[in-house]
Amino acid sequence: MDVDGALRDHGLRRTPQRRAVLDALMGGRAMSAQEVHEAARVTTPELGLSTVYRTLITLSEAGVVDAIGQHDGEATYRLCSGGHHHHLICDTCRRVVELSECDLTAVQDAIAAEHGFSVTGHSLTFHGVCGDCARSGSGAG
Amino acid sequence: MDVDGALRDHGLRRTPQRRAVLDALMGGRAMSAQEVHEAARVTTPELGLSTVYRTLITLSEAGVVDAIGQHDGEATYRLCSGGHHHHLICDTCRRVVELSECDLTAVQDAIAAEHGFSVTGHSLTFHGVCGDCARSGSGAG
DNA sequence: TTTCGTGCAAATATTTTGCACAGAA
DNA sequence: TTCTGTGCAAAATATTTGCACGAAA
Repeated sequence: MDVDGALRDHGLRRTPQRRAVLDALMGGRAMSAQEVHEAARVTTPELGLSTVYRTLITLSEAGVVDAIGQHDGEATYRLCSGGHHHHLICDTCRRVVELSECDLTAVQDAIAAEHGFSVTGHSLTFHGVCGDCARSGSGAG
Repeated sequence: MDVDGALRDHGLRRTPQRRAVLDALMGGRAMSAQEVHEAARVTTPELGLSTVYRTLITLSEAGVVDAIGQHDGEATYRLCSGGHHHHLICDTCRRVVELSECDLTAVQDAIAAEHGFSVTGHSLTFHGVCGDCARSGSGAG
């Protein structure tokens, strides 16, 4: 999915700042607003931090990015496809793999019945170390 | 598990403040530091907010409480048993049920193999509405 | 032209920390 | 007595917001 298409498809104006934010997230890693800011400033030095925050909020609402988890007290975001999915996160390089298969419906129903809940959703996140990082022994994005 | 026992078993000093924090969490709901502070102040008015933060950190490290999720930008905590478990959260009254059964080992192995990760752990959280809240139609903790 | 997006700086809100004193072991 | 825990207030940090200007449609 290209950056411009993502923006246009959601009725968002295409500005250099938004392109820069999306470009930074294109690497597929989970990034905090501050990290996005740093990364995007390489190509767009005049980008303001508040614009990054605002853009991330806008993109979250549009479903273009997901807010997944926290890293050192900072919320982290990632480019995501639309539907229901889970995440597999490399704790070393913070790469995130989307898992689209989801076999938890049965489990969810069983739990709902057992505890008298009406379960509306679930979130499942796997943590580990990706092959690249395992091989290189350190963070090799 | 009683409050004093929990503290003693982890080699923590038993102070009125810590008892008050644990008492507040005894309800089994997920609470933010500020909510714990408010609740605990009913019985321990001189309790300081920073003490609550420090106590929650101490208790987290001791494994007495879990930091689970965020509510309105505030981290929430809950009394938890020691081992690996998942959570079933009522979005209305924020009651949390611990789920000890965990059938994800096979899924985890399959995912690890498929994506070349070495998976070290996972977290699974179900959200929904508990029976009490469903019946009363509103938050009836 | 009209509307939306942005930069800057100030404002908010949560969480952390320094220090002197009180309380638990 | 000794060492840890606490209260208070100030500090640090992340995030949000107001406002005037600039750029996209």
